[in-house]
Amino acid sequence: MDIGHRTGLAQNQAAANAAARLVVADHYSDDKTSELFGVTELCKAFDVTPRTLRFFLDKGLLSPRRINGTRVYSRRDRARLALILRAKALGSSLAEIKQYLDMYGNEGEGQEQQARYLLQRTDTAIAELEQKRAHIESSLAELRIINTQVREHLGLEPRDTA
Amino acid sequence: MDIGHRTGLAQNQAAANAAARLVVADHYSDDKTSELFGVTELCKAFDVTPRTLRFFLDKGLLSPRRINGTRVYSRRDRARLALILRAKALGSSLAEIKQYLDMYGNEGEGQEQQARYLLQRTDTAIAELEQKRAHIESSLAELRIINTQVREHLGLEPRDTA
DNA sequence: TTTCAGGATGACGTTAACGTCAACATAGCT
DNA sequence: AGCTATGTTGACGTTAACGTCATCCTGAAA
Repeated sequence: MDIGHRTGLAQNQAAANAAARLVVADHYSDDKTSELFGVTELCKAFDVTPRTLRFFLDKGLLSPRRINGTRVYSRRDRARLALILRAKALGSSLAEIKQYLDMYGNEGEGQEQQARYLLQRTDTAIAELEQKRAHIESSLAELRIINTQVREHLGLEPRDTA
Repeated sequence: MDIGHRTGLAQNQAAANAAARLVVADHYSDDKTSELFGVTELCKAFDVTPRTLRFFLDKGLLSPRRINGTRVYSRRDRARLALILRAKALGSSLAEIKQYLDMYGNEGEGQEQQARYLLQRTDTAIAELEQKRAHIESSLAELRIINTQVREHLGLEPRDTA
């Protein structure tokens, strides 16, 4: 079962990697003829309010183009929104997320200095995330101990090792 | 190197498990004769301000006993503080953390109903943490792709696979 | 006994991240 | 042209998580 667990992790890794390529690629798409989304469409899809989207606009996290005043979101905007919400769920502030988003296709990084700076930023961001993952591992370990103790106390069978 | 990576993860798991037992055990210690800590001591150790500690007190997250007005923190209080700060770093609100802390040694859960409720809560908490871990895996995968792309663009060698 | 530093208490200020509400513009339908 | 639904804008309110400042109390040193 340990093998099975590892295999599951490896599969998750592979899936995450594939998904990651899609997400990153979305940021480099041209969006000229891609699908477009309205505000309510996006709000329902991601379960946020229009006010939240406007707040993100004010903060410069999103900048969809406008057609006659009405905002129109591209596939790239949608990908950015997904990143924003995910980072928020991980406890990042919107200010941090703004930095974070700059690592994606700002496509104006022709200069080598810019590239090196970007490299450094991704390095530190990766380190911070790995730190957070370690924290989560600790919390999980503790909760599983408690869970097991309570189960034993109740005379139940152990948790499923899914 | 893949094997090595897995071994590293396994070692981390083992270490986290051992540490977790200590943390959980600290919550069940009697604290009658254990070491005690003052406020500045704790503040320096965890890099927080006294105001933050007092705020936690007001919220009921910590309840150290008092000697002549002055607050005295036990090893158990210290362990709880560590949990609070770690959970905060993972993006939990203090209200959530309060629920979270109840899973540890509230030592008043003699009733079976209480135990079952606790079991359910740990289950959901574990599920949420695993969800967050998955989010982190996604973010890491994306950042590593960007990092690799920038490195290739600069003609550098790949990152260390530590 | 004075003094004085460490800690407690209370009141108020502040920042981030939105919610709420009213007013307005616009697009589509009738 | 009129009506309605949808979207934008601005102003203000709100909550969580503290910071800041002034005040007070108390035990220990001088």
